[in-house]
This record gives sequence, structure tokens and C-alpha cells, in this order.
Amino acid sequence: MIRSQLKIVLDACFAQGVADGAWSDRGAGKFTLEVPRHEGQGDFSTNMALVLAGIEKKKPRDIAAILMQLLEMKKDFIDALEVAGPGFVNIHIKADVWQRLVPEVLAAGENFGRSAVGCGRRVMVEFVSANPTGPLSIGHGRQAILGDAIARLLEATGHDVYREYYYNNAGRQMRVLGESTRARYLELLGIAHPFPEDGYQGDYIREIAQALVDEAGDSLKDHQDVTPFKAKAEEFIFRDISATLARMGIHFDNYYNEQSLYEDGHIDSVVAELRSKGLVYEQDGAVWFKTTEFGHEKDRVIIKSSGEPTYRLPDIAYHREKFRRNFDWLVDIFGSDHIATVPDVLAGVQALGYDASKVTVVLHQFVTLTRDGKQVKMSTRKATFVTVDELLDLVGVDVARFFFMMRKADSQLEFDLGLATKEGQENPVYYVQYGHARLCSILRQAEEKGVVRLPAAEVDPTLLGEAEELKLLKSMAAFPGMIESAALELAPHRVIFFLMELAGLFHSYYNKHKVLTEDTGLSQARLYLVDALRLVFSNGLRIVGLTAPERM
RNA sequence: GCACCAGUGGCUCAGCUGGAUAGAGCAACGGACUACGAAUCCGUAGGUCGGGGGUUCGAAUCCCUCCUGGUGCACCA
Repeated sequence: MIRSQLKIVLDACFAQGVADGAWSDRGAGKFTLEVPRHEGQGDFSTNMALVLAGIEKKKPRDIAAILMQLLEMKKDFIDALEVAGPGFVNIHIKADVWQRLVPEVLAAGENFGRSAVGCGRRVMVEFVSANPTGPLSIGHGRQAILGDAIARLLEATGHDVYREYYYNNAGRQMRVLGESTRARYLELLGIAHPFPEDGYQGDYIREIAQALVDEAGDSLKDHQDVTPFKAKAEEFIFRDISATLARMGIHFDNYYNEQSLYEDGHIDSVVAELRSKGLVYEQDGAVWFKTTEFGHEKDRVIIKSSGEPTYRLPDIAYHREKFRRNFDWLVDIFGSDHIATVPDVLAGVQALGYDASKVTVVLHQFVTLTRDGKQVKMSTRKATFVTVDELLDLVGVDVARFFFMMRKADSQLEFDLGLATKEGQENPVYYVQYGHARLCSILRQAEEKGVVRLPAAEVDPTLLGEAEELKLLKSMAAFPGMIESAALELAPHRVIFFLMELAGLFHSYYNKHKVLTEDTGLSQARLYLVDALRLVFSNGLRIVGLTAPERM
């Protein structure tokens, strides 16, 4: 907020320099205003002089001198200016500008950090999208939490978010699932039957089979059609998946079924439309999509010679339906194993006349699960995976959410079960949550001691002059901008890092300065700071779906 | 072979799209509770940012090229 005000001032100075003939307008928009990394380099720093020097063929220091003169006029909130290094202009903001932030934060309350930059744009976030062939595995867990955190961030920044889960209950995977279920069913009835070679071996298949035995007895034993087994398995597994998601606080607005794309004729119409544009052809009995028209290396089959579509076709049709449902922005959260499919889908929607730049794909790398320093292999079919449910049993929802959000999507995520199950000092989740709990504790103490809180108007925020207090205030000031960039860049991990840093600043402050002292004026001011900090922790944690405990 | 992602202290990772002296957290070592909660804090040590070139005032960040790891590259999904 302060930063954006200063940016306006800086832009005005630039325009003034143009008007004065000090430099041309060619450097417009090329300079930045940033928070320097090191202390003693001001609250903000601009590289304007360096950038303009290159363009104008002048010395950076000369330009910096002119800029300083222009900024001098803004003495009302600038405390000091200096030229440093190769030509940075460092700007020190007056302390009271930071201090007066406290009442602003309190007035904003739960809305502090939230914004309207999204302008109500309709965004669909598609995530999880696991086929109902088994319980959610750790990999799905990452995606679920990443996607949900992104959705929450977008909501917090004024987007109209729609969460969708896309699944396929038709293909080969599901057929194998049905066959696996039938095999277990017959096994339970004591009838010899070979288990499918690539069947699903998890214990949950036995549970489903048992449910079928309980409901239908042996009435299905001669049933050759796999449909009832498949249907039972799908129902059972989906109930399980939904329960797991609900446990994590994740809810979808819609489950979109691939089957409906066939039933509603969207598959056929996509092919027809591509054909009319001359983008498909037949060869070797299959139908090919000319992806080479979009710069790809080779064309791809969309309908096999058997007449069955490949996965690409429904994926393209599905994305067309997303566009038809009038979303302004389509965010897809996929595992990195989908890398190859993305370009084909984008080519498809482009071919159908839609703007592929409205699609943003977040590809997250895999989760490697380690236990006692050894890697645990995960495979749904062989049932050696650790499920999300098992993980939640071990570490709880907050720890799981926090761990999965700690890494940017591009990074592989090592989930050390040994470490995550250790409830204790190593765990950064508690570090942050303890910050919030501690703040609450101070407020409780104040109440118990009978401290009467003065109205904000009677409290002097300029008493918050300790170096640690100013650091906290500056960090708070950066909170809304951080949320905004984390949302727009679909990067929840930034929120986590911000909160860890803020917690560090606060714990440090707590150990050095007392809030409740004999000095009532100071105590009152610090209590307001505590109030404001508590709000920032609480808002930050909640925006990404974590809880903010008052006690631990 | 091709494409995408990654390579940053012993380990796990940030580094806000080119800024100044590269940062956390674990682990190690040394300290701080008659205290608003020690689930905390303070201090010490530890890195030629995978290697090599290049671009410019300035590179962990951009370009080229090698090396290593992961994931894909089907008429599987």
C-alpha cells in the first residue's frame, strides 16, 4: 500500500523530469521500485538513474542527483534520500508512515490482505481429477492442496472461482478395476477365478467385493458383464475420495464426467469442426490431428483404427466446454506426467478458435516419499502407496497442507514421513501457528490483568519506535502485495515463506520487548500492534486454508 | 535422440522475472526460563549458486554449450 503510493510519486517525478527536459520519455516503465535486500539501503530503492543512464548516455550519478531534487519535494513522508552503489536512489520513509498503518490494518480486519485486483473475473481451477480407481495417493494430495490453495488465493484477490474435478469412468482403467473387483468377489464366494494380470491389488478392492457379497449374495457370480462391479467400485471409491477431500477442507463446485462428453455429442462435434477446418485426416485407418500446423513435431492420433478416441480428443472437447461456459481464465493443475498432453490440448482449443493464452497450466513435479532416509515407491496398482488418508492420520491436516505448500510447484517435493510425523521443534507449521497463539495469549493476559483498552484515537502509534517494531510494521505493510503476487502467479508457497519470516520477526520481538508494562501509553500502543499482527497471521493462514489456533 | 522441470552451505529449500555484501529452516557447536507460553530467543560455524563461455554499468536469475537427476515423448490415460 505504501509502496504503491510511492510508485505513483516516483512516476510523477519521472514525468516531471521529462517535462523539464532532464531526460526523454523512452525510459517510461523500465525502472523499478523495490525493497532492498539489505538493511541500511533504505525502505525502498529505485534503479531509475541506472536505467535512464543507459538510455540517455549520461552518468547515473547525475541523473540520480536530479531525481533526488524532484523527490525532495515529497518531504511529507520521505525521511531521507541517498545515492548509493552504482546509482541507486534509496528512500527512507518516515517512521510514522509505518506506525499509522496499525489502525488501518485493524479497520480492514479480516479484509486486510484481500483485494479486488481480480475484478470478479471468472476463473475455473481444475485439479485433482484423479480417476476413481483407488484412494488418493500422496501425489494427488499435493495436487489437491496446491489447487485448493491457489483457488483460495484467487478468491482472496477478487476472482470468481469455480473448482472442478474432471474424471473418466469409461476407459480401460475402469474396466480393469471392474474386473479386479469381480475377481475378488468370486474369490470371496470361494469360486476359482484368475486375477487380472494388471489388476488393482489394494485391499480396498476386497472391501468393495465384500460389500457386493453383503448386498447381492452370489447373484452376480455368473454375470459376464463387468458393469455392476465397475459401478460398485466407482461409487465406493468416489465416496472415499470425497471424504478424504472434505477432511482436508476441499470442496468442488462440480465433478465433470468424461462420459457426458460422449453422450452430449461433444466428441463428435469437435472432430467434425476440426475436419471442416481441414485439420484432420485419415491414415492407416485412424484419424489424425494436424498438430504440426501448430509447430509440433508430429501429428497425433485422435481416433484409433478401432474407432475409440485417444485421451487427447476428450481432453480437447472438455477444454472447449470450459471455454463455452464463459470462464475468463482456465487454470489447470496437472502432475508432470501430463507434460506431453498439454501442447496437444492447447493446439486443439486454438484450432477450434479459442484463445489458448487464457489457459494456464500449473505442472507440479512429483512427490518423493521417504521414510528413514529410504525412498518409498508408490503405485496404485501394487498397493504399496501411502494414501492421503494415512498421511492425515499421521500428521494432521495443517501439517499436511503446510508441507505440500512449502515448495513451489516446479520443485520435486520430498516428503519425509519420519520428519513430518515428529511433532515438535523441526516442524515449521508450529513455528508459525505458535506465533498466532502467542499473540492471542498476550491479549488474554491483558484481559486477565484487567488492562482497559483505550479507543484507537487515544493511542499514540508513534510510540512503536523500536527497530523490531518497525520491521514488523514494514512486513505487515508488504502483506497485501505479497498476497496479490502469490495469487496472480499461482504460487502459494510465497505465503508460507512470508508467514515463516513474520513469525521469526515476531518471536524475536517478543523475546526482547514486553508488551504489558508499567508504561500504560506504551502498552496500549503495543497491544494495538499485537492486535494487528494477530490479524495478519490469522488472515495469512486462513487465506491458504490453514487454521490459526488461539492455543496450542 | 527430442521436449519440459530441477541442480544454491552436511540435509530440505527460498531468492518477488537483471540489482548492491546470496537467505531461511533442520542438523552441529556455545549461551538465555523466579519471564506477556522456552513449540521461543541470542550467538558461532558452514556456499567460487553443477562446469565452461557470452550478453552489460550489474548475472543464482537472460543466451549458448556440456554434465547430473526427474518426468514425458503410443492407434495407454
